[in-house]
Amino acid sequence: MNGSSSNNNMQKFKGVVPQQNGHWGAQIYANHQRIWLGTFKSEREAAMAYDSATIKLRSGESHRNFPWNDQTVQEPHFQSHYTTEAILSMIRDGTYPSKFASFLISTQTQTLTLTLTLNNEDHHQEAGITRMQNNNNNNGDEEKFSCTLLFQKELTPSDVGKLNRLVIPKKHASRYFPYVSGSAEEGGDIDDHNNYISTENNNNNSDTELVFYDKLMRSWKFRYCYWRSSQSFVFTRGWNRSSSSVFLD
DNA sequence: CTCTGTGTTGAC
DNA sequence: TCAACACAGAGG
Repeated sequence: MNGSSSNNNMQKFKGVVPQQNGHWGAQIYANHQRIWLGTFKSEREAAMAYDSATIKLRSGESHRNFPWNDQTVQEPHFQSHYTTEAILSMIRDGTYPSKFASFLISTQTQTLTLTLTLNNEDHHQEAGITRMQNNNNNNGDEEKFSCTLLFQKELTPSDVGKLNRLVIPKKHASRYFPYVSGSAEEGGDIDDHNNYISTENNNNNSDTELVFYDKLMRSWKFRYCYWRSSQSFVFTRGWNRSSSSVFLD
């Protein structure tokens, strides 16, 4: 009824302008001048480019497209190593996201990546956990990273159904994920525990929150716990958002 | 030819 | 400062 913005799903991002061919341009204004940040295939990418640029160009806080999260709070520190022109070049030539991701990986000890792949051939879905870590090479400035596939699991109907949970095979859960009460096999060596980025651990290890990142550094948080009734390790809270979405990596 | 990104204008 | 719009001209 009222003339409020009747635009359908149109999400208006700051500094993002539509392009004729369906792509999205990003621009930012600073000292009476428009600075073009490039064109992007998705609205979200363009909006992220604006957020990255506004860090350098606006010393003070500015309204961003996305609130600060576990990754972007470190972005000012990342940008402090570069000049404004260098940052803008990285944004424009598309290397900025990977450079920032490398920075995050090098400053933290390791990152877990959850990949959800759709295989159209036999209509079969699969979830995979990948660990990325930086190899401490004292050699040059070039930092090298290893990407290790920890395990994969073919998704069952209930994994993608309404139950909002993903069963982690016990073998992999005890090996790669932090200890949660119920995993009686304490004898196993879990030397990797507590190395996850932004793992919120309670004092009692009844459950924990694991954070994963996709290609666009969006965070995916899952409650990870042990279900005694079914004697299985599961991702619960957060999983329904994933199974109905598409991972980019 | 495709498509970027600049020129321009008028709102806030 | 901002986005909407048109289209020169950069680039394949």
